[in-house]
Amino acid sequence: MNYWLFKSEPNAYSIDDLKADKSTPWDGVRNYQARNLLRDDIKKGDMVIFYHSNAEPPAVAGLAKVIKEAYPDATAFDPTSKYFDPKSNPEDPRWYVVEIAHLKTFQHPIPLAELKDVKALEGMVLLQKGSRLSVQPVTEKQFKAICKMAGE
DNA sequence: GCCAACGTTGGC
DNA sequence: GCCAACGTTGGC
Repeated sequence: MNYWLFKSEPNAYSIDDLKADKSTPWDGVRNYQARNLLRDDIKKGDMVIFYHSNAEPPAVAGLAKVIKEAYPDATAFDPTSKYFDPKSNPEDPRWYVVEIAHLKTFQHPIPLAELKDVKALEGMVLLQKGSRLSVQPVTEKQFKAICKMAGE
């Protein structure tokens, strides 16, 4: 089993939205590095750390689980979607989604500033300077450290 | 709101 | 293929 971190702006889609929806296709990712992870590496049963970016404060908000592996991102084909990409089409899809299901909303979200102080999280992609990747790999050690911080 | 870091685009 | 210009991300 592998571990990942998905970023979302809570204004756009928060852990509460995921809880209400129970599960969701993770659509709208328009970055090739993230796309490759979604398409090739993220498997059913993998665990996902749900992170709130551009939030006050930015923080780990909870956990989700991958329930469905990659298939083409339909929002790229929809001219009315804000994620529409004319260069993608159903015969040759450029963008992919996986589906995730809500697992846990942390009682107390873990602020980014706290993550920075944790030795076990040294080297975490999220903490690297200038890191903007919205879908990123997390090690088992990092995942466990975060669960421990959350009291889970 | 600022701005550093990064990714993409497009002219050459 | 280079690289300047531009757009976006996301912490502060």
